[in-house]
Amino acid sequence: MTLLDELSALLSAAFAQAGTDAAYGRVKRADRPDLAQFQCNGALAAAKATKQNPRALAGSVVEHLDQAAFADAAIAGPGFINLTLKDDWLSAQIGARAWKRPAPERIVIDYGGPNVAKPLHVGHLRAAIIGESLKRIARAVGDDVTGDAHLGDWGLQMGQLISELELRQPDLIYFDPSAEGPFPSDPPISLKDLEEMYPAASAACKADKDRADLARRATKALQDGRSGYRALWRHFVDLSIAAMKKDYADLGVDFDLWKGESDADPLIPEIGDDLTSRGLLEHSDGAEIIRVAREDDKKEVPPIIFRNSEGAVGYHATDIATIVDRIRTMAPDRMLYVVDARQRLHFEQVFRAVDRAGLFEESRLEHLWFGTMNGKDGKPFKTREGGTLKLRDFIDMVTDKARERLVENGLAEGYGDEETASIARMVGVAALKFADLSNPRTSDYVFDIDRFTSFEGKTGPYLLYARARIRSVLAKADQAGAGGAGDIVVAAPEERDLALALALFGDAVRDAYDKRLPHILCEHAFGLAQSFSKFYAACRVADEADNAVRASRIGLVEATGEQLDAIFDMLGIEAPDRM
RNA sequence: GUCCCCGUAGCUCAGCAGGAUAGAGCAUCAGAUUCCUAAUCUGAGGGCCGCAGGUUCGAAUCCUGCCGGGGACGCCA
Repeated sequence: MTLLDELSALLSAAFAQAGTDAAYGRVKRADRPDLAQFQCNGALAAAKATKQNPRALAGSVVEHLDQAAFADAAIAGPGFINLTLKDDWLSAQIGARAWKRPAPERIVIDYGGPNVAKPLHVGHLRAAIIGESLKRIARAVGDDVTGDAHLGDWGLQMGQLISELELRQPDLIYFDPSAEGPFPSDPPISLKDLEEMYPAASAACKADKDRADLARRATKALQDGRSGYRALWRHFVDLSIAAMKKDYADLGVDFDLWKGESDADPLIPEIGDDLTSRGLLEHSDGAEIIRVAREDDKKEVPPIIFRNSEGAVGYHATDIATIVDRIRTMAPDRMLYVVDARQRLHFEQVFRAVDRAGLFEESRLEHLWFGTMNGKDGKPFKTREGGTLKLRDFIDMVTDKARERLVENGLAEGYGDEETASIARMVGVAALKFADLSNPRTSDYVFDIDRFTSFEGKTGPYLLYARARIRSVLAKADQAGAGGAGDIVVAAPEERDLALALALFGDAVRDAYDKRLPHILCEHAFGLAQSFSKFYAACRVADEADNAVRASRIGLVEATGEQLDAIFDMLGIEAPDRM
């Protein structure tokens, strides 16, 4: 149970005894910290519903309230109940509030979606960062979570690429219709070649209808199993995965599965048959479609193209087949998709289709969409030249900036080149990830490199710095033979504020988990770090003379360090021990 | 055209299961370091919460309309 849950339960009991619905007992942080730590507004709503005087009702609630936890419970204004905890009761909450899910679930989270042959770029950043964090939060609260990269390896872009290569190098053995496999597994195509061919092919198909038809036929041939095409495709996929793994690793993003659209392809024929037998698959303009519109739709929801007029499948069909694959291989309770907001209609369609087909309940499929990361001009982030910025270059950019800042501030000096480089990377990536995660998932936000690398205020580096100081002061205490942590006894206001922040950890985690919003955890982390900084500025720790006070403060510092570590883990942020 | 998201301090953003004096960071101004990392801390100024109605004892929050920005809308993903 979280702290707010426990306080709410106490208030609810009092509301029930006062003769009203216990649901009015919900407690939240006080809007007026000058007056109290917590407040309950339930008396106002309850009085309205039961036509009573709100202040009188609040008075009755307070009379029935179990006072064990409270130093003060006062009625204020029109009927607010202001609550302040006893210091010893508050202190006892620290460390006892790691919230766990009562009934853990098995979850698959899909947060990659990078395309084969296309380098990772800033457009993949948010899915990776948010998805990684949601995965870790879910794990931390007890869910059994599998993260899947779900590569874009089976759609039209593969046909575009293969047809492009065929036009350029028709003499390659892979294109000889009379040749029989097996084909050599090392086509003379490098990752660099792929990255150059992809945009060229895409542009050519856009400009020329005949060229586009060629790509569609190549897609169909690939999907039908033409072995020369398959050999090339395998090579393209392997090259791409190797490059992607490196980029994701540098970001601290780690997938359990590297499956792709193609892995679900073998299931398509039987799914098609099943849909047909259920009467869900219809023919329309030469394509096979599934209608998913509903009577009460406010908007027009177009049907899914299960197979196009060429007979090839696109990402609607592979997404459906992937759901079936996941059901069979993992039997999950829930599937989450961390994919940008523009895909909302797509997932609406897919979820409706699998629900209609009786495959998986729509309510257990969640599209956790996110907004775009924009440049200072308010438009999607681009390089100064207007091109797409590669993820690799982006990481290098923030790392370089972090290194500059370290030098400016005289930090990480004399640590040796290797450690300095490692600190710069962690600081840069932390700045980047915290900037992204501290914005609500659903908002667009402006990524201003100068602002977020300034390292002041609500930033990743501020958090890393707080943690480094915690490490440092604990080390100092240890060296001085200050003894270990003792019972936490809150006395100074800064100690009380820190204790309060620590005790609200469980609520922050639960809230972030329930709403799938990591920024709630970021807010908590920043508030905790701020409370720590204030405490640190006001209270001596390692060299405090009073033994009991010193032991108590060491306990507070240790608890703060442990909680920050837990938060960094859930956010997917790696922290250096010193900086 | 229809639908979706958004509009809060000079800037970037929280808050939106209705409630007290609307918060944070940055920027600006004024302070703090014989002492555990000053990337820190203390204080100040700064707001018709896009506009107009409605519901309510009470609206940044709920409803309607309008204005402005972004996005989606059958064979791309």
